[in-house]
Amino acid sequence: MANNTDGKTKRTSTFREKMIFAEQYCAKNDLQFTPVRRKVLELLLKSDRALGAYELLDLLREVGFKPQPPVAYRALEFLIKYGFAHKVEHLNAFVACIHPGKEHSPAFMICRSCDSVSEMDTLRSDSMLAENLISQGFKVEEAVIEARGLCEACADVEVK
Amino acid sequence: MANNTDGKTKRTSTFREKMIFAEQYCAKNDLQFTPVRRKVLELLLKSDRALGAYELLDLLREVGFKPQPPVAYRALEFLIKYGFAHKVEHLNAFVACIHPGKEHSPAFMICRSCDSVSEMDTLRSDSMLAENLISQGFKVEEAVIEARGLCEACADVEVK
DNA sequence: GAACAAGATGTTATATCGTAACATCCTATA
DNA sequence: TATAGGATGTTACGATATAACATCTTGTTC
Repeated sequence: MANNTDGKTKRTSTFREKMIFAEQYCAKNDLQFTPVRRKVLELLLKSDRALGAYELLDLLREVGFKPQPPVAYRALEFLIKYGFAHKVEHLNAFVACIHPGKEHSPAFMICRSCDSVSEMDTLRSDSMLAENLISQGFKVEEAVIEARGLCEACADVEVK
Repeated sequence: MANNTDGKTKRTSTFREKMIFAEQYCAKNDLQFTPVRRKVLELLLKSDRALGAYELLDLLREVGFKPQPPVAYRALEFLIKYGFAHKVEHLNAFVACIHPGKEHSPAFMICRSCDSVSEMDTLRSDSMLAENLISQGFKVEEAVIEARGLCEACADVEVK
């Protein structure tokens, strides 16, 4: 997530603000922001790692739900469909979206040291990528970029 | 693959040339280009779709191998490690690499209509992406780009 | 307010993808 | 010929994901 606790990264919006946004967005668009969906989004927002579906199932059980796998997958499907979350294909895991509501193709930076996953602003690279692919005759509808490497904090530590 | 049968795409190198390249590369680097590894690469090169591991297992059985899952995964691991193949994360499936030997981060164009997977030349987008991420404090070591959309042939057909 | 439709959830079972662990074999080298 | 490394064979299982069908809830229509 963009909000780390180290204070280095730019403030975007708080957990609370994001939940309220989701709430209002659903109300406005006649979508049901049900307890499971809400809880899954909460869990994703509170995590700085991507969470697997079965990990989410465990966390849901800890707070009183008794869900089978399809429950988690359905909640995730909803959150992804409406832009509140993304799947990180490389990890088979899920993260909350940093700017829901906006149409965009996500790009992730996955730190190989601390496993943190941050979503970057892709508007710029989106257009570069699309331009490049179009020039090769391919019409891009959706693109996923997943970069592995070192986040700023871990790169600092690893300097010898 | 870059070589489609429609003749529209630019010629790079033939199936035969690619197999010979792999052969020679392995010889030069003391790598064992064993029958399973060779056959898996052949199957990937001959397919214009990405192939799943279990699909490869079936194909191997058709030509006389009697492999269990680890056999396919090991062959794929080898091919990926030395740059002869890539995994398409979005599909949990595998493709042959269009320019093995060169260090590069792959970018794929996955056609939602005909399921073809082509690898694009990423040198340009690679550097753009890395530059962009570095500016956000992330040190990219490896990046995967997977675009979904319509390939040239299918886009032509779909025009209304 | 009864009937119905649509969306959400509950539940079972199973499909699909991937790997740990250990046995065996093969080949090069000392 | 001992042995060491890499490759393969094999069993068993772990991890990820979904099909299919039952139930429930809520809003709408007559």
